[in-house]
Formats: sequence, C-alpha cells, structure tokens
Amino acid sequence: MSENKLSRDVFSAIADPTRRQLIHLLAEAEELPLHDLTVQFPMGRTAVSKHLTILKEAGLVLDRKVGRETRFRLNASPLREIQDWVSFYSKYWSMNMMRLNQLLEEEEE
Amino acid sequence: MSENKLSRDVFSAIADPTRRQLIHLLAEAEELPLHDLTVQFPMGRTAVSKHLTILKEAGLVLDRKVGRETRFRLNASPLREIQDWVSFYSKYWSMNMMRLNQLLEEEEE
DNA sequence: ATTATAGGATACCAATTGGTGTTGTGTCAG
DNA sequence: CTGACACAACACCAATTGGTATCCTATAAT
Repeated sequence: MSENKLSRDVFSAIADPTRRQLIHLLAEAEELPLHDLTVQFPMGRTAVSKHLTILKEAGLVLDRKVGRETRFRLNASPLREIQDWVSFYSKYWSMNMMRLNQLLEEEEE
Repeated sequence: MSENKLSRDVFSAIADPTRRQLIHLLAEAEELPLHDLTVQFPMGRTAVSKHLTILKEAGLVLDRKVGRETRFRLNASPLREIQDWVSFYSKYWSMNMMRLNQLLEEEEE
C-alpha cells in the first residue's frame, strides 16, 4: 500500500552536502521536526523540505505527523547499496598502494 | 602550472550512472582511450568526454596522451572518502534500528 | 475566539547538468 | 601528400536542481 511514487537513486540523494548533513543530524537525534532541522541551515524551510522529500524518495528518511509537526527520522539501510558499491573498489586503491610500495622499494635499491 | 582547475566533490562525481559505469570499465581494463569507452555508451563522444572531465576533477581518473589518443585510467583512492562516510552509518541499519522504526510505525496507527 | 506556529502546495527564478552538433588540430596509414 | 582518425574546444539547448517568496490549512497557546 505504501508504494514509493518516485524511486530516487541513492547515489544522487547523497550527492548534496545539505542532504548529507540532514542524514547526520537525523542519525544523532533519532527524530526531528522540520523546524528543528531548518534552523541548522542557512536556507529557508521550503528548501530543507525539498531536500527531505528527495531523501524520502530514496528511502533514506521516514516521516510521521505528530500534531501540527512532521517528524523525520533516518532509515539508513539504503546506504548499504553505497557500501556494496564502494567496497568493490577497495581492492583497487590497495592495489595502488602495493604498486607505490613496489616503486619505493625499487628506488631504495 | 600546478593549477588544479576545480576540485569536484567525489559524492557528486559518482552520482551519475554513466560515470559509475565508466569507473567500472576503467577498473577492469587498466587503461582505455576515449574511443573505446565511447562505443560502450548510447551517447556521443563529447558527452563521454565531459563525464571523464568531471571524474578527473574529482581525482578519480587520470589521463595521458599516447600519440593521437588520450588514455584514461582509474585512480580509486578518492573513493575512500565515500567508504569512510558510509561506514559511519553501518551501525544505523542494524536490526535494532529496524525494530525501532517498526514500533514508531505502529504508534502512528 | 484570536493569534502564533508548523508546514504543505505553488509559482517562479538562476545556475547547473547532460546532452547535441560543429570546427579545428595533431597523428597515423596508404 | 592526402585522407581518415582521435580528440579537444566551443557554442548551443532542454531539463533538472537548489533556492526564493507567497498563500493556505491545521494545530497549539493564551
């Protein structure tokens, strides 16, 4: 029933520094209304709300209405896709390290 | 002339699926000229070249001229920043968090 | 009941993004 | 020498992004 109308790419969702900061705030604070989030940024409420919508579309944020406020909380599990993607390349930067070490060893001799 | 044109955010560099595929191709192939990369995409040479420029600005790709062709290769180490960032949140997608979200959802009803 | 607050919904705007085609230049093959 | 090739450098364009200001409704406080 709760179908996501527009599924957003997680990679593009975390591309914006404001959205990464939102993720950080929500990770620390468990649950926050829009107002409390807005005051931490040098931009208006509408802009923050748009960023939260994008995070929601990527499944990174959930919200619930409590009285007159909408409280947002983090759902970090979509970030697993990022970790899976990036960990594939970890062997490539350790490979670079091995090459560098090789070059340094050759230089020493 | 040690001018680094504009240091690009690694997060935004990997936000585009075309650029992620370029990273993948370069990871597998060690070194590739622009032409060999272009034929793998449904777009023109100029578009692929622009994506490679963005990857270069993020430090993810290096290039060298060999004769009349420019060969590109991967430099994966900037991806470490991504891994550092995402690994911080791994604790948030644990089973306990999922249960908390579930409890909050039930409270809503 | 009145007023202040939280935030959804729009309309609007400038800058950026992701693509195109064209032109020019250096390089390799006949 | 003459083409064909690889690519950079532009100019250009539509769609998207990241922000604004404004209006409206629902809720809370007095």
